[in-house]
Amino acid sequence: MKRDSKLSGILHVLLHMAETESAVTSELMARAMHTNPVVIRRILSGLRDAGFVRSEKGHGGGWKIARPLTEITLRDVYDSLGAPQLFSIGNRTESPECLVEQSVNAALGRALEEAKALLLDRFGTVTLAQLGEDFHARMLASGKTIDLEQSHAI
Amino acid sequence: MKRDSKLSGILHVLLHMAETESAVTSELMARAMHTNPVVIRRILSGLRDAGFVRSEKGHGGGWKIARPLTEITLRDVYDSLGAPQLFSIGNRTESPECLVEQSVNAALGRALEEAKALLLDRFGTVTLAQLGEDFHARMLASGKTIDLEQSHAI
DNA sequence: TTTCATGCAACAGTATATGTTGCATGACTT
DNA sequence: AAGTCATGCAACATATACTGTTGCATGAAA
Repeated sequence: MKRDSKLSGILHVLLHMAETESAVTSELMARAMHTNPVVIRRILSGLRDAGFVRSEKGHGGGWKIARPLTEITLRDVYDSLGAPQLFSIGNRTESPECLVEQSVNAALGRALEEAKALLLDRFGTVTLAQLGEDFHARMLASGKTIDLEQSHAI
Repeated sequence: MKRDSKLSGILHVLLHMAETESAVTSELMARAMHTNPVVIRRILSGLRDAGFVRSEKGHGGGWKIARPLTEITLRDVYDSLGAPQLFSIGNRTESPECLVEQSVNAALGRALEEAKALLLDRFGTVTLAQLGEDFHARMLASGKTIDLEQSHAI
C-alpha cells in the first residue's frame, strides 16, 4: 500500500498558515509543498467542515485558521481527515467461517486495537501550538528565517 | 493502499499445518485459502529460511512445522516475513529541508514509534501454541470439526 | 465586467499487494 | 531409467488506493 501522507501534509500546511495573519491561497501552499492546489483544498475541506479553518473566495481570499492553536490537537486533525486507516497490515478476511482464521483475527485484532488506542491517545495530547513552538525552537537553533516560498526551495 | 494480509494469511496456514502430522502441500493450502499455491510458497519462504518450517520436494513432500509451537511467537513470524510496514500513514518527506516539516515528522514519528513498540511487544507475547488453544476452544464451543478442505468450503 | 480564489467531479498516474504462468530442480514411485 | 509430484523462482498480470491533473461552476473583490 502506498503510504498515506495526508496527516503529515495537512499539519505542514496548518503550521505555515499559523505563521501569517493574512489568508493563504491553496495555490501558494501548493507551490511550497510541490504539489497541486486541488490536493491542498481536498485535504483542508474536512477541517473546514469541522470549523478548524475557514476559506474565502475571490480577491484576497484563501485559508485562515479559525481557532486558537492551543485548541487543535493532532487527533482533531486526524478525525477531520475522516480518521483514515492507521495500519497497513490487516486480516485476510473480516468475517471468516474458518475457526482458525477467527482465532488469528482475534489475536491480531487485540494487538492492533491496543496500538491504535495508544496512538490516538498520543495524537490527542499534541496541539498545533506545541508543534509551532517546536518549529520556532528549530528556527532559532538553525538561524534560518520564515518564508513560505524560500524555505521550500530545492 | 491495499492492506497487507501476509501475516494474517501465514498464521492461518501455520495453524492448519499444526493440526496434522504429515506434510501439507502448498496446493492443498491454496485450495483451502482460496488462493494460489505460489502465494503460499512465497509467504512461507521466509519462515523456511528462518528455520521455523521445512519444505520437501517430490512424492510425499510439502511443508511441516520444524519447531515446537510454544517456541514460535507472532513476532517471529512477523520478522520472518521481512518485518513489513505496520502503518499506512507516514511522513510526506523523510528528510525535509523545511523546519516546519521537521517538527511535524518528529511529532508523528514519536507517536508512531511508541505504537510500533507496543504492537511488536504484544506480538512477542503470543505463541502459535496459544492461538492453537484458542482455536480448539472455539471448536469445542461450536461443535464443528477439523477438516482443512471442508472448513473452508463456501 | 474582469480577475481571482474556492468547490467539486471526473479522469490519469503511480505504487504496492496479490494472483498467475512457465519452467527448472529434486525426490519418490514404478 | 522414466514418469509423477512437489517446491523454487522469475516474470508478468491484475486490483486497489493514494496522489496528481484538468475542466468548469460559483462567488467575491477590484
